[in-house]
Amino acid sequence: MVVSFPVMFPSPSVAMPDDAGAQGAATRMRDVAQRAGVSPMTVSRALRDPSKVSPAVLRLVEEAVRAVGYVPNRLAGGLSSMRTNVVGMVVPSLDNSLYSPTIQGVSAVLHAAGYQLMIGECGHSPQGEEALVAAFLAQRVAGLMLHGVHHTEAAAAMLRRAGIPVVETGSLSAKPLDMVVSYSNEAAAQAMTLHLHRLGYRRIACVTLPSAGNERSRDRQRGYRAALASVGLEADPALLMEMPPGLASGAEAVVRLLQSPAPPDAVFFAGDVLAAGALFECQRRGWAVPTRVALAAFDDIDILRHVVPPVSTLRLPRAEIGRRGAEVLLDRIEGRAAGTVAVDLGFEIVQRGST
Amino acid sequence: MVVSFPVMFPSPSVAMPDDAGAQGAATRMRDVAQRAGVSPMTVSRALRDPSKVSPAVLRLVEEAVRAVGYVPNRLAGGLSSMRTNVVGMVVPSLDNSLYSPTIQGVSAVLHAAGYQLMIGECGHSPQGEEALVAAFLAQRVAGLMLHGVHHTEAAAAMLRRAGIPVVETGSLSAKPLDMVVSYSNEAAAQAMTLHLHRLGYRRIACVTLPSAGNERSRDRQRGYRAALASVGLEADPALLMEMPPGLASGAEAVVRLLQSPAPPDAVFFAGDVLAAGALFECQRRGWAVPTRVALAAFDDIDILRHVVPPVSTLRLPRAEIGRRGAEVLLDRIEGRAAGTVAVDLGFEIVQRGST
DNA sequence: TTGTATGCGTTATCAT
DNA sequence: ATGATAACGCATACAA
Repeated sequence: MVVSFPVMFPSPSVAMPDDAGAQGAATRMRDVAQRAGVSPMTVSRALRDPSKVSPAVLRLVEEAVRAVGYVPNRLAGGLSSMRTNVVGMVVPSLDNSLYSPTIQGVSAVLHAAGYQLMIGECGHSPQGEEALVAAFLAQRVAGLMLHGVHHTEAAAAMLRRAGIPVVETGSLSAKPLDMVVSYSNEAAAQAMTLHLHRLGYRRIACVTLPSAGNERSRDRQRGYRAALASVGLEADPALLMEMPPGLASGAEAVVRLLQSPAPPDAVFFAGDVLAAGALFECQRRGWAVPTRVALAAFDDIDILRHVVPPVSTLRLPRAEIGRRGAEVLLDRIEGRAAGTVAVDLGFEIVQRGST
Repeated sequence: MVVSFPVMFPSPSVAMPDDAGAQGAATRMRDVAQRAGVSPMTVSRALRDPSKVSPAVLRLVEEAVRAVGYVPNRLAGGLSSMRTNVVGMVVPSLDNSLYSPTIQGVSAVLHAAGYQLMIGECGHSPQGEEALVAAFLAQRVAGLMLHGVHHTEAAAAMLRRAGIPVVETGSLSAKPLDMVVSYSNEAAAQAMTLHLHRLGYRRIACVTLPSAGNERSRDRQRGYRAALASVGLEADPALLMEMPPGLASGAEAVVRLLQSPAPPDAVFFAGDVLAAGALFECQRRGWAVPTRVALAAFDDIDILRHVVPPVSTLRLPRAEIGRRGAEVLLDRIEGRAAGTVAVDLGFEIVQRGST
């Protein structure tokens, strides 16, 4: 049942008070300079490096800035200095809370260093990424964070020509554009599969997101297969599924697997919130977890710790990837480091009641 | 149990190939013009409004652009034209998935219109917001989206002087800075409380986030109290709690309420994921929902639909707020509309098994 | 420590 | 339809 309370009242157009306040006329450095009785150059110095002007002048300038309500123009500053304090970030999706911790980590580090974050959503498409890269380069961003590791040739060429530092965070890429900060999707999937085997499960299914155009899904499938091979288990194709993201997909997957002729005794959901969806479905159907089927997940999202039973999962350093990524990016932007870097931040297995 | 696989290998510094590719030298409009055999002004026109140049010249320019790998410089363009295609957005938090739909809505609309999104996290602090507003104004953003509705005097003054359009989305503010697109927190809380009363519950508790410095929490408490008053129920202070965000808080709240001398028969969790945390705690303790206690939530987050039993909640137009907010902002930026506007997007009550 | 001249890459404006 | 010229507001490089 849905009860609606839609209300909409575009108010009568009330004009902005064009006369009230000092609206409009943006004050320039010159205005501050005149008021302080110094040259614009002195104002520029006072604002960017107070130690380069005399204390007396500094006070005058600060006062003038406040008096006229001066807000510097970074377009002009950036154009003149050929540097900006803006970093661009491209994420596959913004409605997916999976990327939130990484974005948050990036934002925190940038903010502390006085940089601004420009963000764009490319929808898992290399073409979308290319468009955003072009837009960000047009803004003359000082550096770029990319989640995807599969880029169009044009995007790669633009980035090469631009010569700005780039950090990729989606996975440990074989041939990175520049720098990489991530974890190994393959190693993580392999580790969880082996963990399930160590716990005694022998028919281990794996559900990933669609692998078409998704390197990470393929990496995880590879890790799953490698683990099975290493313990001498045969990889039954019926036990490897691909599903779109979402709780509903997880529910559907577990039903299909358990109602198949040879059901698994454990299911490793290697992506998104599939595992949570599967668990809720098991609750609805009264399928005991982990006795009838064990469930494992791929990401330490909050709910997995709180559901009944709590779900075993991999803990990936999502926020740390954002922080470290931003740090190495800033190191390069500010000339504290040269050359490329690859950082593997590893992962953890969190064993809980679902396995 | 936690099994760690930390691995880190900063690779040996591999210098960027400074000679490879056309690295470094950013091409300017002049280079394109020379190559195409026209003036820079013609290139500018061709790029921004192809209909203003002859088809033959357009082809020449497009070819030259591709040949030299030209990426326009929006710093210069913005400086010259006094306009940018960047919109700033200030959100209280980036790790909280609650704001994701709104951000996503804003991003989608801006992107479709050729605008870029600059985002900043103010941590629920008006001072943090002020700093971000200053930073965004320095970038000469074309418009601004703010979630908070409580601003510092300095921030308000800066915005007034800047004269750019501003949209507030946090709640329907009594005296908005400029434009507002939101829903009524008070009306929503009131509606859900009345809904619980209609279902027959008579001791209705309410748990909100801390109200200190949080207008929205206070609005919701006000709505809860108004509802009780309107049906002649007395507001027992022991039934109104404030808890920090998080699943754990919801769990703690429901335990404290149900173990109190006069426990409620329904609990309305008016914020964050408190309700989900409470439900999981009830599952752990074997407290039947809704017979022992009914649970209601304040936001239609995905898990509430999938848990057992699914949780009744309010459906707030979070994504729509982002989209409509960006639309009215763009209308003003691009001069399609003048004057301020207030839009109440309403809400819905979603009745499910938990009540 | 402070000031002067010049240029950053683009667009507005006016001219042709 | 196209071009010449002059800003836009600031920072670099040098001079005082």
